[in-house]
Amino acid sequence: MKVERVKGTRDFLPEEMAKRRWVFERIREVFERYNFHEVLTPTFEYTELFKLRSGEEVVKQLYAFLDKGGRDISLRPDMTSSVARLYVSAFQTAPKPIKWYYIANMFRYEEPQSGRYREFWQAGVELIGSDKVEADAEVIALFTESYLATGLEDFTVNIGDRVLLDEFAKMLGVKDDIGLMRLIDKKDKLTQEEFVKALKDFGLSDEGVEKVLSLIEIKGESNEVLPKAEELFTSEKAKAEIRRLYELVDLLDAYGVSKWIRIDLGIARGFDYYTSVVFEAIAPNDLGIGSIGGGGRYDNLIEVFGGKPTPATGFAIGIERLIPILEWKGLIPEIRLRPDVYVIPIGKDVELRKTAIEVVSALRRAGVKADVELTGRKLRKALDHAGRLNVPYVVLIGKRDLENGNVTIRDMETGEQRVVKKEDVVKELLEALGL
RNA sequence: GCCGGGGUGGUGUAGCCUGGUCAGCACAGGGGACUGUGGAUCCCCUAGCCCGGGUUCAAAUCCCGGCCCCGGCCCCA
Repeated sequence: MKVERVKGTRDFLPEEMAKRRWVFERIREVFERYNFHEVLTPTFEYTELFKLRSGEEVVKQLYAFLDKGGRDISLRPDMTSSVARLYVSAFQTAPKPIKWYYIANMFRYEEPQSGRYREFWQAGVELIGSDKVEADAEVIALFTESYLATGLEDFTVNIGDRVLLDEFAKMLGVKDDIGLMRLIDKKDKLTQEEFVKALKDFGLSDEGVEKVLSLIEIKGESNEVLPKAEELFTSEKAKAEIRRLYELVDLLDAYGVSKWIRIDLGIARGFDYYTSVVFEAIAPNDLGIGSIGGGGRYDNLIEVFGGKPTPATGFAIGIERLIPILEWKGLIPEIRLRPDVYVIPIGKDVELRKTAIEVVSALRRAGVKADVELTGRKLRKALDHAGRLNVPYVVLIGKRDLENGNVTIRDMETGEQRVVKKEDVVKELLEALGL
């Protein structure tokens, strides 16, 4: 019986890997420029860690199992919990802020569908130890610049706020604030009528429905919509939070990223551990892909894990969401996998083969991507193979040349051949390749 | 967890409705024609009905269950 891949997982072939690596490297460079440093935690943790954060129900979304020692283990569903654990266990007294990033695979036990796998990759950062709006701005600016670094320009970073959503629920006298947020989060999937009906079914009065409709109207350029928020909200707590948002967009302007920033108070981003600012990136596309990443402030999580109360903020970029969009827009450069030179020994003679290896090794040491014939093909087939690979130059090593200390360089495009001294082959090829 | 559509050599597919011919074709891979000169041509070879059960004289084909893929729902920390 054939052994298949595990459900929801993928094999990445060389072409795909080259593209993925290109994207990772663009993002990594920006992270580094912002002086975030890379960390990597174990692929699996005690299931308890994730339960602490999100409650018992998350277990059914986790790739959870008992190991041979009877430990209750889960593959990480994201990096935030692990990073918080790491911080609590060893970095509570480290100089603040701590700026960490990661590029790693995550696992969730869910039904695979478009853009959703059981193993997927995220590139993200966590900034621990500052509750200031400056920290939010730094993180959101980096979030924005990460997408820009991949060449993506047609996207927005939409900012919402959990404090305002909480205050809003209080204002309406709603007890099930999570239920309300869940509903508000779904607004874009429903028509206006369906949405209103859902709100009424939820138990809102006509006035309440009106207020929700005003809330989701608070969406767009910050200078246009923040004044509307000031009108809608009355509590002191809400007012203070709105002032914070004003400061935030002001700082983001200083970062030079305001062009991509929008306010959208209807964003909830799940309902687990975010405490204040939340944000997500959306890039218009025909692929049915929604959010391509998101994050927010989580000031309570570290104490949940047994640390001193410590503010933190961060984001994660979903690579499986981003890459299809970049490809769809043609932003990922074609990466050629072919070698620049292919060395073919003519015949089975061991000395010839050794000379071929010496030549290819010299080329490789000189920085040329070079390959050597390994299958024992005859010359005709070997040239055929080189032609299919689109290799620009072939070095032929045969008895006839070698008797005079020569090898032959063949230009595969023109078919021209030159006999050169064996010692000169590297120099000649470097020149021909323009290296 | 639920719903819909699928699963035939490495890849793409024909055949399935209406059961019965060696499961056909193309590309890819290996070898040869052609032992030092490429992409051509010809020949040969490798390699397949997702798994299990049922119906039947006979199953790729019909039925049931499972697994997996594609998409949607739930959920999305």
